[in-house]
Amino acid sequence: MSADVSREKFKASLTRRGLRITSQRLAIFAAAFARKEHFTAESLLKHAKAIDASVSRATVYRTLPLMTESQVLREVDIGSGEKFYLPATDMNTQVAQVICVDCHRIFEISAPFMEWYGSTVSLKLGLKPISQRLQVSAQCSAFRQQGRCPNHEGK
Amino acid sequence: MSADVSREKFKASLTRRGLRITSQRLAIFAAAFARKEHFTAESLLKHAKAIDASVSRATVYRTLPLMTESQVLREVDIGSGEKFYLPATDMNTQVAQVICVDCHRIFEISAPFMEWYGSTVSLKLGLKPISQRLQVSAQCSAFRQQGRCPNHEGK
DNA sequence: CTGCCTGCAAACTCTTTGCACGAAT
DNA sequence: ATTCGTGCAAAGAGTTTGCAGGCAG
Repeated sequence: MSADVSREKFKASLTRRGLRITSQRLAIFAAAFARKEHFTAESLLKHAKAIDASVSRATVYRTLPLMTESQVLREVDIGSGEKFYLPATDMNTQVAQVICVDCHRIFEISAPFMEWYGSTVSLKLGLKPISQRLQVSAQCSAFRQQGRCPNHEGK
Repeated sequence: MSADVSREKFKASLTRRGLRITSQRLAIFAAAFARKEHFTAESLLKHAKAIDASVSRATVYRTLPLMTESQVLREVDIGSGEKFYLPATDMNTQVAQVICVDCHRIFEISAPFMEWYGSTVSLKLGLKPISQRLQVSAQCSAFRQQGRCPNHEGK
């Protein structure tokens, strides 16, 4: 799903809900889709401010749920205190995360069986599955041995 | 793994690390193993205080990592702000959680394939897997229809 | 008497919210 | 006008930490 398609999707979602398309919301959207890796609310604020200086922290936090609800952003909680986000694509609904404990990067991996598994097990409990997430913590052997992670390039 | 075995494991771990076996630490341990469901730091504090009134919040928060590191407790983060804990057993290292969004209960389910999957995918990235977790959010159809969850009995 | 442990309270991090002003319809 | 959106600053939740005193070895 391209950024353009997502932007239209986001706008449509706002309109449908009677919300307004403001410059701040568009700046936050643009900042989010310019990121190449998972990002936090705080880093999103920084980048959004570079696009539109009037963007405030409060608006970022208020806009993030709007974007996840309209399915243009996906929220990833790795249990580290702060939440991460990344642009949603058609391809990454059934994904798991591999989190490198050394370089803290988050890798998205395809996990096609996940949905089936979640459904199977939920139904056994009489529950209706909504979503599932698989997260793998892993360490970088190269980093441990050489003090340098080949995947590492900041975050 | 029985509570007695775990208690010895916990004590041995403390001793091995040159830490002391104090009444507060034992009270926190006892409170944790008396719980029947997942518990939070705050509820653990309450129960530990009932056993030993001198237990403070700080000590609970300082003891929880000691217990998870010595493998007598397992930490479960469902991305809800606060962390949950439960006694570790031999059987629940390869488990997933099904979280009911209606009654907020957490069900532990066996997921034997998980370890294999985590390994496979980590190794593909050149990483060494440490742990994996699968979490399924689900809703209770009964609750939605009858306003009452058959699984519900407080938390 | 040295070093681990403790409770207390303050600090901290991330996120949410009340408020009054401003902008869009 | 009315409703929605905003920034600011304060509040909030959960957790961590500095400190001075206490207790074990």
